[in-house]
Formats: sequence, C-alpha cells, structure tokens
Amino acid sequence: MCTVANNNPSTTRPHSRVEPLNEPDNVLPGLSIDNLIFGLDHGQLKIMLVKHNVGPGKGKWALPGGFIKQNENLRDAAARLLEELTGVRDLYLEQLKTFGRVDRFPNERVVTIAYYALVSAENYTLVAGRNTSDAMWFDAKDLPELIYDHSEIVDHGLNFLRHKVCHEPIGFNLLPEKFTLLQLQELYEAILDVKLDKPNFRRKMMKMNLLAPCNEKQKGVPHRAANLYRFDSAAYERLTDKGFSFEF
Amino acid sequence: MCTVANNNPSTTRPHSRVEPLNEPDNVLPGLSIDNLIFGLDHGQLKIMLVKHNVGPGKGKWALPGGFIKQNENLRDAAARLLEELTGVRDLYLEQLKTFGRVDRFPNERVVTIAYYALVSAENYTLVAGRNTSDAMWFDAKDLPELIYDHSEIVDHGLNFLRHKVCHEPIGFNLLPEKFTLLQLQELYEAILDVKLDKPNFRRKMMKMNLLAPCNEKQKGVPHRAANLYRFDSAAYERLTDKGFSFEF
DNA sequence: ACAAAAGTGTTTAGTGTACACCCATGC
DNA sequence: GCATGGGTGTACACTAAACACTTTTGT
Repeated sequence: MCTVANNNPSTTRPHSRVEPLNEPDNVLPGLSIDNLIFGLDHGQLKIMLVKHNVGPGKGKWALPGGFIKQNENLRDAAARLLEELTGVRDLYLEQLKTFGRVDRFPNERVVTIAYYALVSAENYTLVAGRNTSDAMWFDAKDLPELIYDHSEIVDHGLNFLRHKVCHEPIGFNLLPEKFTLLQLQELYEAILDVKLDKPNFRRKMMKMNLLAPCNEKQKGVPHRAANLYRFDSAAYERLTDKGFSFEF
Repeated sequence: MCTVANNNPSTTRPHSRVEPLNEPDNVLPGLSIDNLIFGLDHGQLKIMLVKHNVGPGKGKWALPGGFIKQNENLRDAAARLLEELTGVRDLYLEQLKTFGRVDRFPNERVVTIAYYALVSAENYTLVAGRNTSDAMWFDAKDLPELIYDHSEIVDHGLNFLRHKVCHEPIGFNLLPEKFTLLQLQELYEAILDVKLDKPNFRRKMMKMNLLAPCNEKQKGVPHRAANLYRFDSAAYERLTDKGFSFEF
C-alpha cells in the first residue's frame, strides 16, 4: 500500500546490558510506543501483529511499536512506527494507556505508551517493514503468544474498546466508508459479544441522526439490497455541541 | 496527617543542560509522574497543588509529581511522590494519560505520566515536603497559573472526571465515608455544573442498591436530620458481575 | 410558628423490548 | 415460489422529568 522508510541503522545504546535492543541513539531512552490496531473483517474483530526478526523478541509476535525520536511528539511517533512496520498510514491514533511494570521488558527498564486505532481491516494491506519479517491480522479471539506484556495491553485494549464503543461513536471507524445497518449491527455484536434485535437496533441508530444516507444500495447480494449509509461526523459535532451524548 | 520521608539528596543528572532538574540519578531519565488529586470541600471541587521551591519552576504552583525510581512500578512512584510532596497517602491512584509534547518541559525532553485520585478534601491535611514550600487545595474553577503543561493536564482531567462520574460510581470517593443524599447530589451538581431535581435524584440512586444505610442520622443541623449512607462496594461488585452498569 | 431541609406521591411523556409482520430480490 | 435479509408497526412495561405535597427538627 505504501513504501517503507528504512533510515535507522541498528546501533546499540552504550548502556544496553545483555540482549541488544537495536535502539538507535537518537531516541528517548527507556520509553517506547506500542500500537494496538483493531480491524473488522467479515464481521470478525481482528488485531494487527508483527513478527520481530531482531532484538530480544526475535521470532515472536508483537504489537507494532518501537522508540520515540528526540524531536517527535508521541502520536507522531506512533504513526511513524506503525507505517514503518506495517505500511499502514493515516490512522487516527489515540492514547490507550502507559505500561511500566518494572520487569515488563527483559534486562532493561522500558516503559511503553500504548496507542490504539480502529480501521476497516479490508482496506489495509499489511507490508512487513524494518526489523519485522511479517505483519498480519489475527482474530482477536485467537491470538498467538505475544512478546513482553503485550497480551496484557491487548486485554486492556479489548475491555476499553467494549466500554468505549457504547459511549462514543468510534465503532464506525471499523467499517468501510459506506456500510449497511446490518454491518453496523454485526460490528456491535462482534465487539460486545451479544445478539441484538434488528428492528430496535435500526431505530436506535436512525434516531441519533448520525447516519447520512448515501442514496445508494448494496450490490451483488442474493437478497433485497440494503441502503448504504455514511457516518455523518459533522452532524455528530453539531449534536455534541448541543449536549448530545452518544449512548448505545 | 503523616510524616514525610526526605531521603533523596538533590543531586543533578550529568547531562542536564541549562536549568538543573534536581533529578536524583537512580531515577528513569526523561520520564516523570504528575498527580491530579481531586477533592470535595463544602460542595466545591478542589485540586491539590504544590509550590516548587527548587528546579526550573521555582516559585510556581504545580501538580505534585516527580521522577520514577529504577525499581519502582508506576503507581507506586505516584503514591510515593504524592506522600513526599503533600503528606497524603493511601489514595487509590489511577492512570489518567501520558503527556509528552516535545516542548512541554524546558531544556529537556521529559514525558510525564499523569495519575489521578478522588478524595474527601476535608479528611486530608496537606504538609509541604521535599522540594516544595507549600501544598494546598485550590478551587477547580479558580486555579493559579501552573507550571509547564499542567493546566492542560488539569483540563483533560476535569473533562475525564465529568465523563467518568456518569459511567462509574467513583464520585463516592469524594465524600466522607458516611454521607447524605443531598451531599451526593451536590457532588454531582458541582462536577457536572448542573442543577438536579431532589426527589428524582434520590430515587435514581436508591434504586441502584449501591447505598447502604448506616442507620444513623446527621447531627447538629438546624433542620430535620438526614439519613446517612455508605457506598456499598461489595454490592457494586455483585451487581457488575451480573452485568449491571452504573449510568448516571 | 417558622424556616429549612428531609422525604413521598402522582402525573405525564417518552424509551426500550419483544415480536409479528410485509417487502424486495436472486436463484 | 421460496429463502434471505431489508425494513415497518405496534403493544406493553418501564423510566425519567416535573412538581405538588407531607414530615421532621432546631430556633
């Protein structure tokens, strides 16, 4: 999908102790970023992982992350690292939480700031980049063993997502730009692991006035074609200004 | 309220550049913690601040914070710093967000992890500690100028609190152990800056089954004495296990 | 007796839930 | 014509909001 920069020679920090970190020396010491990227693919919640081919976790799966440059804001670092490792760019990354258990990282103290984003998995082709031999989507319910404390980050992120999706209209980011109401319903069912009533779900969503009809229908389905909608973010802004609060 | 440890000599890091940080050298470089402590005092939302008497912000008010030791988990560091600077201990500190703008700190790159807690301000006497000349509560609506990006942290924290208090029963932490329904209502009114209907508020709260009556009444009030209640955290656990979700 | 806050009852509008039903389309 | 999902209607229980009302207690 996009080209991958590779301008960071793998130098080792002077005070690294046992296993070299391959941490370039223009980065902040002892502080890293990890990205938890959620995707939705055919109604299944996915998480983006990369396989390390250098460093203390060589050969293991991990969240795409790395180190922060001296002159780089945190979110910019998260975006750069994600692109370098997976080829994915232009996501709306938000901070999740900072993880800093003393022994979370081998041999050194490294605190990591986790960021998250939600995307329609179908739109993103992953390309392994610097220091990674592979990058792919995994089903959130069936993840491989992860490096360091990354499973803890994922668990925290999943709980956070389940909570967040009920209180803010972020779920829409998991869908393609144009979607049907059933896709939206299936999204909620996938994340919350519940079964919802179709007519009631429709009405609830429609009443919020956050869906703009595309005046377009599904194509190539073996049944009546559904109307396509977009999430109307301008309408959402207007409503929140007036005190509206999204509650699913 | 409690004694203050003072066992950290004010050494200066070798690579500090212009204004010395007084950062002891057994701490993580470039990473700090700041505590945003909310209190409620006579129906007013307060925030705990300290006045720096050393370092780049000498003479200015700040959130109580400092540096993390090599062998210290993040929350432990937050708790230790809070006690060292204000004498306050045993709070339930939770992570708020990490702030890392490149230029948030003068002359050096320092990323700070913000923690927050909610307490009944009346229960805590503040005692200035190491490196601080003063520690006191300020009205959240009338704060002095703050050091670095601490105003940004406070703004973020206030928004977070307003949101959180509607979705989780954390507001109770701002009250004394035994409280009346009117105190609880005034708390919500103070945080959300709204006026609520007394009868409806009562019923809403009572129906949640989260308040345990103390079988005790207010004393020394010039009117009918109200019943006192405690927040029943065991009941809350039981309810959440069954899928109950606190929504105010 | 009065003020001040505690606490109750009642009406009304609106919301959430369950489920029966009709509609459009591809095979 | 029938399966499949799209989409509507409706009855009922429950909740939220507004506000009039009674109760208790200190001064």
